[in-house]
Amino acid sequence: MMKLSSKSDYGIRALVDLAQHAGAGPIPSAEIALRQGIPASLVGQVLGRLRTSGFIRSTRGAQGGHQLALPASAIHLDAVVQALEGPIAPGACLDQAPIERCTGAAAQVRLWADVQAAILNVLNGRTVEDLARQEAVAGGRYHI
Amino acid sequence: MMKLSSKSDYGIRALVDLAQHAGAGPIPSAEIALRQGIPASLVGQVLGRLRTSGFIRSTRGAQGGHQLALPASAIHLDAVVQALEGPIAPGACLDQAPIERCTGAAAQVRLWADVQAAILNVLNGRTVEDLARQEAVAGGRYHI
DNA sequence: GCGAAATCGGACTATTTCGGTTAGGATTGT
DNA sequence: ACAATCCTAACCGAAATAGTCCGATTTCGC
Repeated sequence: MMKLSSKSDYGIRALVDLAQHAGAGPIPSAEIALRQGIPASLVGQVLGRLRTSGFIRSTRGAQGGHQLALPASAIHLDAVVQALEGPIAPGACLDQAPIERCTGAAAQVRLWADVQAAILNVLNGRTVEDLARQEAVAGGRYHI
Repeated sequence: MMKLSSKSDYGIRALVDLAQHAGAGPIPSAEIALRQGIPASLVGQVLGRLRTSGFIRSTRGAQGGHQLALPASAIHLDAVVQALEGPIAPGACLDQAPIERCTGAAAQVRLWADVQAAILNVLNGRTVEDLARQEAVAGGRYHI
């Protein structure tokens, strides 16, 4: 069905939430989960990956929480998605060997590579800050 | 991991094979499987979907096989992929309700919609004929 | 200081999806 | 009649996904 997992969606929402509350000290994961509609039991996992990927810093203990480790304008979504999803590889192969030694026919390999590039291009064109600003204007939820 | 299933890859290979052997009468599925490196036990399934989607015509019995139901230049890959994969829906939701009533935040929904559009755009820009010609020139397998 | 509460952090489990197989039937040409 | 070929559906194992649980760590109040 060609969808990327909900982790990407949740992860981006979490980053946007942190961007919107930047400067307010550490934000506990429960708060993020509540505001962003992320299952409370999953948010820890997602934040964990964001941490090990260097997008956020987490502080433990009471009054602990998470905050952005970089300016929101420096976090491009392609990096986030790749950190959460692993390599983006439509078709096949493009994740193992770089591109040589691909078992598929030549034209196909190039096709999937182009699809991959198109996806990354869209994602690279947006930062967490962009999304946070759009959310602020739109007022939150989508409607007709 | 953001990859589309192998069905798309196999399906496109099969169509390319049929394009390369157009006019030679019905091609048995075993032949397609052998030439294109598709598991012999899967090729029937894939060809079945291609048939019900109207891309190929199949004739039964001895000397039977498959052939394109349309000129190769009229088969755009976005149609093929959507027929084999179902709706292309990165993120979430974009497959159920059209776009309203999406539970996600507004900016996110728009983001995934853009990704989807980018993918379909690349796929729409290529036909089976394009791939078949590229294969003929490249000589088959990819190499450095 | 010390205990209790809050919070992160990583391992663990269940459920679905996917790639692939197998088997049996239906249809047609020789 | 026989052999080649398609066609459908049920089935299986492996991998990813969603979701849960418990242990580690820090701060706060006394």
